[in-house]
Amino acid sequence: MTVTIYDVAREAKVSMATVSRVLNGTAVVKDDTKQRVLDAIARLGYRPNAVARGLASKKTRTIGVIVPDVSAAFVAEVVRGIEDIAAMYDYHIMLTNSDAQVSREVNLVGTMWEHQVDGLIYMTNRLRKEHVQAFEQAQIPVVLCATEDPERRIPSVNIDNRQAGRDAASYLLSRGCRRIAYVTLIPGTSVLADRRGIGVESCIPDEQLLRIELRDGRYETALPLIKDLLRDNRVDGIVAASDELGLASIHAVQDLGLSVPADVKVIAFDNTRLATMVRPELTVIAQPMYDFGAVSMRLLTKLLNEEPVDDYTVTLSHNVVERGST
Amino acid sequence: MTVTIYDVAREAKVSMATVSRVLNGTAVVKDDTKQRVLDAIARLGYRPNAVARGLASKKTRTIGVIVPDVSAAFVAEVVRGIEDIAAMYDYHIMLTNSDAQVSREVNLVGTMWEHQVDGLIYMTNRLRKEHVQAFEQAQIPVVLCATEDPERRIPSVNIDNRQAGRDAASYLLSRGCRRIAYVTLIPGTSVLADRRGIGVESCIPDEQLLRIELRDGRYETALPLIKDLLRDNRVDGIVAASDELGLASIHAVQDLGLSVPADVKVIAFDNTRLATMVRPELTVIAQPMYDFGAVSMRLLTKLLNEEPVDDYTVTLSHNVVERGST
DNA sequence: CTGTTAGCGCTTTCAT
DNA sequence: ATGAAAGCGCTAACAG
Repeated sequence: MTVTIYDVAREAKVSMATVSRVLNGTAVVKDDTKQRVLDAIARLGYRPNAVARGLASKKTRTIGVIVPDVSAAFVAEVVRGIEDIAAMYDYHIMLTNSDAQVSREVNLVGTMWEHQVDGLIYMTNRLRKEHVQAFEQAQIPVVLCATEDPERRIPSVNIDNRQAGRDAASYLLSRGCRRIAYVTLIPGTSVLADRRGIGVESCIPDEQLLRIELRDGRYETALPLIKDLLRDNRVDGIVAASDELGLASIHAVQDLGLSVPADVKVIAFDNTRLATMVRPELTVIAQPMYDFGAVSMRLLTKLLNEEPVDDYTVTLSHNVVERGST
Repeated sequence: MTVTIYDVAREAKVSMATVSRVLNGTAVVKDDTKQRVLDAIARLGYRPNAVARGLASKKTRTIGVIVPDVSAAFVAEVVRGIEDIAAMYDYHIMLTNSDAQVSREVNLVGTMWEHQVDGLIYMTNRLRKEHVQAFEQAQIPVVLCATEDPERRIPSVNIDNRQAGRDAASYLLSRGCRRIAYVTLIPGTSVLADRRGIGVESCIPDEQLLRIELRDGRYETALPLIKDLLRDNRVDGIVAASDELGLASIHAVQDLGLSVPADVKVIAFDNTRLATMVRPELTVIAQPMYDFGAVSMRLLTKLLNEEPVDDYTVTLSHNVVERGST
């Protein structure tokens, strides 16, 4: 029925060890025996059983990917980056959504360990000690992807969010804005947004800054709330924590009978595809989403191969992309 | 170091067989021995090795998911549906992107088989005999998700795309449109789009229909092309094969100095989040994206458990969601 | 350069 | 209701 390495060995008149050797290149095999094995493999249509291989070698060549929600544009793009590089290095990814629930996130580390993943790429809004504990217990190499670890205990790939916040704020300032709103999630929800907030605040005097803190970052729920707050608090500039919030901000402004960018300028974070599909197009602090994934995965391969690593905390660069909304 | 089932057995003073039994519930175990085992498991922090389990039982509880590109909104939403239901049934998913390349798609079936996935969920633009062959060879249960199999050989979950095309066309007709463009991908690229095209054509007389066939469905590339064609061919209604193309159509119309929906009405397929985040909001033929994934996965679990299945070709319902663009 | 032999950690008969 | 033992298909010493 299923053809095993043993069948190949018999067919090629060698031992299974030799077959294993040509399969893995773990030792030199004489050219013509190698050819015999290759022929046998082709003839039988043999494909090695990765599970057996995993059990024997204790390496599964699969890496676990834990994200809050693949259906979010930002996350999906990151996952694409991860998978591309994984494929390049002959790894497979096991994907799970955590919905940012700590208990689920911690559990997932456990199941990933049960599945003997070689490594883990982890994305969460707020890293807690429970997470770090789970990583340590599982003894799996982990790379944090687009998530802040204030104590830098875990290898990670990120941008400098504080600086990004500063860049957004000073961009608006340089465009003449004097009364600026920072549209974000309520503090504690996303460490990234919080960090950026710190950056924003460091550039804008308190009396010129209006914080609009949302419980929920979705366009639909954000739009009316932003509109209400903007009605009572006139601003001439908005920094939004995501493209979606940026868009909600633009529409809120427009609904109030004002114009973007003439009356109010809007800059947002992320630069998902959404940013260029709306009018006016969104000026953004562009995040290297694909690279978050790609670089994380690459870093993980280095960890797994024990290749030298210059920096366990890699900081990717972000940049302002100027478009119609400012 | 790593604690195995054997350690648990010793700790609980039973055989590994018994531990296995309480773990899997494959046989009745006396209450107090069961408790002893449970205690031992807790004390040692034992977690079963899924790889070993997979080798012994020939069931990995992981299912392969092959999609063109997770970073596409439509696909990401489907994947979310798959993963949710998979988690519910205690399956894990191994995700890969094929970029719709047939050779890669076929290869992936092979690697999935190497990894001994219990089943496969497959999404592709055009199912070819190479695919079907690969499925048969691999002997893995497969569910096609949001992809057409004209011959219905493979279990699948889809909507009635032909009818959806008709619905879109007749919707515009009923709104008084008399000169309609169908903005789609060049035939052969996506069987789904082609099928819908058939539906559209069946409702609209040739002389009233303008086909705009694009090599590439991305907003950026589509917009200028649509604009050019619309300049020379005035229409009063547009059916677009995706939200993104719908949005490109709206902007093309607006760029020509016309108004949506006053001068031109636009209806699109999909209903991704994009549809409600733009102005005017997109009227759409809504696709049950999440359910494509969820139902596919559920169907697959039935196949795997050999549960009775009423219909191997499940057709989900679509519906018109009327918004500002018409 | 190649073969022999133990396992890897579990499930699953087959006994008892 | 429980235990003993034989694999699952492969890798990895260890010999030679």
